Amino acid sequence: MDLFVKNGIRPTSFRKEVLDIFIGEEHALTVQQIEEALGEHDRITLYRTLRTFIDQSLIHEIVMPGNIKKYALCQDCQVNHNHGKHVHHHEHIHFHCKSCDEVFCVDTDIPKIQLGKFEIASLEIQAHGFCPSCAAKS
Amino acid sequence: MDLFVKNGIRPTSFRKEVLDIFIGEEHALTVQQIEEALGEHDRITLYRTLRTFIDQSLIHEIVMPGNIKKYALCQDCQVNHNHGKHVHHHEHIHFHCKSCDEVFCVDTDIPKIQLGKFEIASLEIQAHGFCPSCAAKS
DNA sequence: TGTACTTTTGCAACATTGATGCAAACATAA
DNA sequence: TTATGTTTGCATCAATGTTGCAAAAGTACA
Repeated sequence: MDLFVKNGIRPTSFRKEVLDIFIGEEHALTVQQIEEALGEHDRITLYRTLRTFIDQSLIHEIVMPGNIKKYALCQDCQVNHNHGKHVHHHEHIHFHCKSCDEVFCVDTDIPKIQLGKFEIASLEIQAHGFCPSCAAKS
Repeated sequence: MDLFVKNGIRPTSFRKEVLDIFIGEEHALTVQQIEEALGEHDRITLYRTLRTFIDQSLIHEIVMPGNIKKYALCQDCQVNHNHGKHVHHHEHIHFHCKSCDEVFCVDTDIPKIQLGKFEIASLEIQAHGFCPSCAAKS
């Protein structure tokens, strides 16, 4: 995995296993889901692996109201993997479907927001609603 | 407290104590901060009180990246308390100051966001940066 | 005011999530 | 292949939050 090399992370077998779970998964994952996807494994090592991936910007953490915490590949990593070329990190929002409970990273243009004397350095936008597939079903 | 009566919550002395902490506090509070502001108290009861307040829309929970969870009075409650008249619940964003680490509820016009086939029901917007007072210091 | 009924509290116990220290196993570079 | 630094797995611990239950407090009504 050149993703590892590129980010200066040692490509151990455990890390490959975890990364493979993220690749080929279009939604954000909870720790539980990752644990289920792995076979036998050490809980602590997984936490440390996720932390390493986050520190190296391989994945990002999404915190939603109601104690929901999910992890997803960072966009440019995904693109790198799929097409082997580098793109800029787009702004994206996190969309949570109230029906299927999945979280999607959706690329979009984020409108500028002004807050008077508050100096905005970064924005995190979460949307709640119904994803295309659930919206079509209802 | 007519806030309690209005929301169908029994005005027990513990609940009054907790509510009083929120009133007259302009920032969102962590559970820790609330616990420090209270004297001797039961941890479990506090959790249940916060849950009740949230369920009755007296306060709302703000979840920030990095496991930071804070609670703040809902805007219309605050206004009710201050001026005794009802106003509509404005859209507001949660502003987190990277310097003083406080979270502010800031009223603002939220621009419409379109996400193709994703049906947005509600938005939660968090901004990170520097609050007016910290920005002035630097 | 006194009584019956419902809600809330406080305690004990437990579950989940996550961090730290340390020795053994592993990866890398020479 | 060896020396070095990193990662893993285990034991232990800490923070945060939940549940069940009996006692206390609040509410409604005669």
